[in-house]
Amino acid sequence: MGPSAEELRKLGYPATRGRGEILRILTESPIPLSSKEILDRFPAPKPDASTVYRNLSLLVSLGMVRSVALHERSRRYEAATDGGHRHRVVCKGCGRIESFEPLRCDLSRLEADIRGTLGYDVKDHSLEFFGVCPQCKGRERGR
Amino acid sequence: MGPSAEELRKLGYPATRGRGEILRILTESPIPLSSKEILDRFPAPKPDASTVYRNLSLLVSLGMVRSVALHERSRRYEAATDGGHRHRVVCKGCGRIESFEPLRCDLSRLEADIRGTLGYDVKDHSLEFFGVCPQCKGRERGR
DNA sequence: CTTCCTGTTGCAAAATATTTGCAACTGCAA
DNA sequence: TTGCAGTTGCAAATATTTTGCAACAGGAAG
Repeated sequence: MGPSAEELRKLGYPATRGRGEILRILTESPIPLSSKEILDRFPAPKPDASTVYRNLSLLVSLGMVRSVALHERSRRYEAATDGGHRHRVVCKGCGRIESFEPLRCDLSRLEADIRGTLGYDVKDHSLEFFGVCPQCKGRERGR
Repeated sequence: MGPSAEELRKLGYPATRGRGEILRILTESPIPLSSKEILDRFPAPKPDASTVYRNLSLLVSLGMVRSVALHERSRRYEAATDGGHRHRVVCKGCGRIESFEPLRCDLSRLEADIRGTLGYDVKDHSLEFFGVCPQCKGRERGR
């Protein structure tokens, strides 16, 4: 399941309304959101943008939220669900983003290589695909 | 090999000094660089930052340069070498970045899944690992 | 060689994204 | 109630990237 305000409290951090909402908003979203999108979905009264940034970086440092780097100007964030492991496809045509859970994602061999050759303790990875979505394929043909 | 000014000319775009330098700088760098780092490595006279950005986006749109999204504030860029396919490891402790060419990188099954279930034509992917480098591991133990 | 045209550059300014300082405020503990 | 630690809003500072515009460079045409 997604991370909860509960969990925050257990870690000794006040579970303020803002933090709870961020977790809820991210948990409910099928794709990673930018800080602006998070703010847009906040029920009134909306907090200040700086508060959202501060809370996002707290949540990221606690591992409850992950930042996702797509090839955009701003960063995106997603709830760090326990077992679940998500990847994204981004359409080069329209920028649409979709997430999916791979049937099997076995990068353990690669991670072992890295550990062996470079000596890194790999904790996490991020895998994104870029391509053309069905709609944009149609549009391309039309040209 | 890395992309050349030559290639640009063939595509009908003037191969200006700035463009040549960007390609050279990126080709020579073992890791992706931010626009600021590219500018720092420019021999005098240095072009304006906006020129670098404009040329980077031209080169990206021609497929000669790829933008790389790590979890940072700014984007990075790398030369799009023909066959070569590189991945990166980023140290969560010190931010160090290293690149490597995987012995085998077989994501074709995943790409086929995506094509099948979501209908995307996958053109490219981006895979980054995050972990702790040997130096930082030592430092951690020390604490 | 000069003229014209297209596309590139530098410079200044705008737009966007993110971070920081600080004072006011909140909730809990003494 | 008082005090404290941590959080928030607000304003301002930074950093990054984009844009408008006039000057400029290089090749094609005359």
